[in-house]
Amino acid sequence: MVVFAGQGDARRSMALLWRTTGSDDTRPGPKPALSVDLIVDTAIAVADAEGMAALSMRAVGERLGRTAMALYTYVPSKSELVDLMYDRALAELSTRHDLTGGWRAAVTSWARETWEFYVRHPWVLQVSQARPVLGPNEYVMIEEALRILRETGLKAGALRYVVGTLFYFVRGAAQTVAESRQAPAATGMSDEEWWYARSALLTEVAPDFAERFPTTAWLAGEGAYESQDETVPYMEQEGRDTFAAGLVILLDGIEATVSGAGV
Amino acid sequence: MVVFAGQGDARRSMALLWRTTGSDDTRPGPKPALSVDLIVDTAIAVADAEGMAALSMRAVGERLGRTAMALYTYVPSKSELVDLMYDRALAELSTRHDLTGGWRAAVTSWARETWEFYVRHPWVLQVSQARPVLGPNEYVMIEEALRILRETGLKAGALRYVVGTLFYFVRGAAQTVAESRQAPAATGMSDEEWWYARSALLTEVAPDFAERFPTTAWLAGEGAYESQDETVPYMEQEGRDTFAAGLVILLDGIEATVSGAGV
DNA sequence: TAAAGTTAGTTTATGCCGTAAGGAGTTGCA
DNA sequence: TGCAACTCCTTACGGCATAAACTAACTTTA
Repeated sequence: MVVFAGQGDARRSMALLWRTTGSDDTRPGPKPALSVDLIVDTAIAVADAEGMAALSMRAVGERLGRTAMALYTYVPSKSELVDLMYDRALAELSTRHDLTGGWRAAVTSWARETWEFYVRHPWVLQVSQARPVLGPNEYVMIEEALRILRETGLKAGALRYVVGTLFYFVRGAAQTVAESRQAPAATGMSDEEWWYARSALLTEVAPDFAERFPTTAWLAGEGAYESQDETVPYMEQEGRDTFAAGLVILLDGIEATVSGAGV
Repeated sequence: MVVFAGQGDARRSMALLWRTTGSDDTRPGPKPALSVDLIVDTAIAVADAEGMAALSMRAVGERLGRTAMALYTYVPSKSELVDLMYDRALAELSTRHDLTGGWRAAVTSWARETWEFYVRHPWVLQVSQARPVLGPNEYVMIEEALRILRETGLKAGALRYVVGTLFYFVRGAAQTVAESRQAPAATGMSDEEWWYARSALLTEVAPDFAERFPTTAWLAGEGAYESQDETVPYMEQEGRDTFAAGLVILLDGIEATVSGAGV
């Protein structure tokens, strides 16, 4: 399910994201043994290892030797915790891609890094884009993409669409690989086992496959679905290759836009 | 959370998808009052109206005047139900896009239709691609995309990547709009309310925004974030426009690939 | 026609989830 | 010394998927 941004007290949420609350050293009560940072890092570790579905307040608390309810002293709700995880994870992305080799090289390195980031943190792709988190690192990420692509000389309107299109592509390509990595753990079945069982059943259930889906059958016959490297699962290979090839297609399209109207 | 394909009895799952089990009229026991089709249609109605998060066996059962457990007579598990929903929804897509106007026109109409489909059924985007459902209508969809794009004359390898890239883009663009439509119901807040509150807080929490994010600020200053049509929520407008513009970019890129190496 | 077997649908129960409510113990300041 | 603020716990509630055992309806067999 898509996880929406926190709906609680928006002011507290933003304060947590932008860390505008200074640490008060002389407060009554026991010294806090945990911290927001620690909780967020632990939650990221859980989500990285076991996926968003396995991320529960209980699971995070357990890793910290606390109950689920202990976390609510630091974080208003799970939804806000996810926001904080999201923005904190984004801090991993570098912000100074080299532009001396031209925008095309810079976009390529940006896209690769972003793709790897999503694959490393698959759960990030499940945070809804409709109500952005609006954390500092999200803006850093957007700023970097815009900075690089402004080098094309595109006007504001076109620039916005180009960046959006790139994001859609990178996210989509990463998602396939990310899900492919989560699948064995989530289903308790390796890719090989799964494909073997399913393709056997498919010929059983659709013996007329080649007539019904001629182009698909042709593509399979051309060896397009043969894996080069047996150690890399099929879907992962597919995602990787499509990312590499698709990026070139997209960059060619952007170049056409730049040298063309350039609206 | 990403919903993975059913892990139950694969044979039964495929039989349900491909409808290879003939209806036995003379079976002992009470006549079934429901049917797989009815349950799947009801589940789709629930997911369309209230989102994947609100899709529960109880909710579907309730709409049919039954308990949640009644559904288990027809469907092995929720996971298989989602597979059936997915494949059934895909049947809506048309399979005969006109190629007489050239592949570019056909791809455009295919992409538009697919985009609208995803927006109409946002939950479809939450069904994992890593372990494909392998239902008949999924193959029909793939076949149609391949059929259209084979018209470019691309070889098998390149064709596969082009189709994948297109899918990533269409899905990404649709997702933004789909989530934007779900957001008000999910958060109990209209887009206007939300953006108003958040942008006020943003200037509060980051008064130095323009210095920290100069390109982002420039883009906003250029009016790139002004909505043309006040009745369409901001994120939806963004998604629509990016889809339209991005499709042209992508098609230009594909054309470059076609007229170039064409590997 | 009666008994036996199969099936549709129910109730009940188990173990997860987020989180509200309230209480116990700790600490700083008046 | 007492109070207020604070961390963290236990308990509880309503939701989820689904296992297990049951009732009732229906066909087949004796």
